[in-house]
Amino acid sequence: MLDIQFIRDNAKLVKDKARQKNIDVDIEELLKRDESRRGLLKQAEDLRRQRNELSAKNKGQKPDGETIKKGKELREKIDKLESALLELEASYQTLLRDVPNIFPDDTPVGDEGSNQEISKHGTADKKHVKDHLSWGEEKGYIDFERGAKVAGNKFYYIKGALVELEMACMQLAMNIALKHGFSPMTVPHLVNEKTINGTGFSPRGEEDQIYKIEGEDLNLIATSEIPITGYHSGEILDKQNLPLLYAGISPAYRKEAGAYGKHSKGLFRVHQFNKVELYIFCEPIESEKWHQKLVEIEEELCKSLEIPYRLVRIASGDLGAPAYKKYDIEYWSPVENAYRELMSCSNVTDYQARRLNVRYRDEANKLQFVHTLNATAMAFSRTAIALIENHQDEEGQVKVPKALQKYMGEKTKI
RNA sequence: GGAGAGGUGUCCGAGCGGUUUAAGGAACUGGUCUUGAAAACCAGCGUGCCGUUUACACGGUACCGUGGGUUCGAAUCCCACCCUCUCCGCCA
Repeated sequence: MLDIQFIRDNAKLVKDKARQKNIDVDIEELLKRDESRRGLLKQAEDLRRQRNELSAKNKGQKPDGETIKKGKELREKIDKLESALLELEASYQTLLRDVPNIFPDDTPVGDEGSNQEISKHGTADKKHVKDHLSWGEEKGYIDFERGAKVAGNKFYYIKGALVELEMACMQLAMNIALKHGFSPMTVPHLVNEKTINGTGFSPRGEEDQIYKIEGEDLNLIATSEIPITGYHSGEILDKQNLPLLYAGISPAYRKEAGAYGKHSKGLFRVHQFNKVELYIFCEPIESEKWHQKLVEIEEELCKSLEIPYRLVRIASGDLGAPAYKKYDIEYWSPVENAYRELMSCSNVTDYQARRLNVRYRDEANKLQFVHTLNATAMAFSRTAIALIENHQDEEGQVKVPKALQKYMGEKTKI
């Protein structure tokens, strides 16, 4: 959420940035509602002042009939105005919450195709290897058919040595996070609507991404970013404790409604996968620094896993509503002969903090919103693809990267 | 799931229709004292919104778990819901 004052002062900028994000939001209408809201508010406050004055005069005594009559009239007027105001307020809030975050001018403008490659690492050669799904099914490591039988399309079982690999990946990610000072955190996998909305994870359109529990105010999380963001909601954080670094571990549940077809073979796009997520609450002036640090950590992970990858700066149209600045790390897929998304790293500035009201006191003792950042440390389903495709040998075995071997009883191949 | 108790500012905690302009304490900030620190003492100190102002500030309004209601007037009374604690039940 943006500050309404900022939108008033920078309407054109906000409008332009939203358009460049390909997000449709009517700033004119928002400002119009803001103005009529303020008009009504002024009237209501004036009436309330009159009411307060009237009752102050009658402190400690029984008011006369005339006063009671006047008070009643005031109350009726106030009630009327307040319900009108409430309605207007709601429609204003809806629009306000839909206004996407702005982004810096050095962001490439355009959709996904305009994402800007920053660097490449490892050799991206075209090898003839089995795709991860055929490989996994032949080995008996991946079973989508039985997943479909018990749950539905795009649910799966992972078995055997691939589970060992998964546990090893999660441990590696967690240990690297710990090394960099993050505190590990397990989280509720079900959260209420308020928390979902606060994260801005599901603004209109993405609503379909979240599984809801029928009849209850509970939703399955799409990433531990959601419960971690909510963790400090409504709190005033101690400046001395900033930054707060968390490494959340949880499954991610995603409906992926309507996403079938595009890059959706096998494990690439599934309804559930295990994930380690890095999350930071920090002072605004430090968020850029921490953003770079998060990218470094992601790169360290890719290097440890010996995955060829490239770092990409995300273009405006691909940023999504909350992000101010975002990088993706894409693994090399020899099967598809292309780079594919593996990790993501965003600075959302105060966008989530404002929605969930997470603040701290600055040097001048003034309350300020914190900045929040999030980064994927490990999304196993996609990491599995990257490892299987890049580390296959002629005999069809997958080499276990050195960094993972100690977590798998020194196994070198699976 | 059942019974009881409770949810008040950064924190603890009093208040249970109009002396609340939310007591008192802690923390924090400034000052006095001190070689320095601690202690003591003095003073200051909530947040959101709307408006006035070059600014320091000032005015109005709202906020005591959430949402309704009663009343001339609600932190205070009523209703519903949420949450926390204690006990019971169930349970890995």
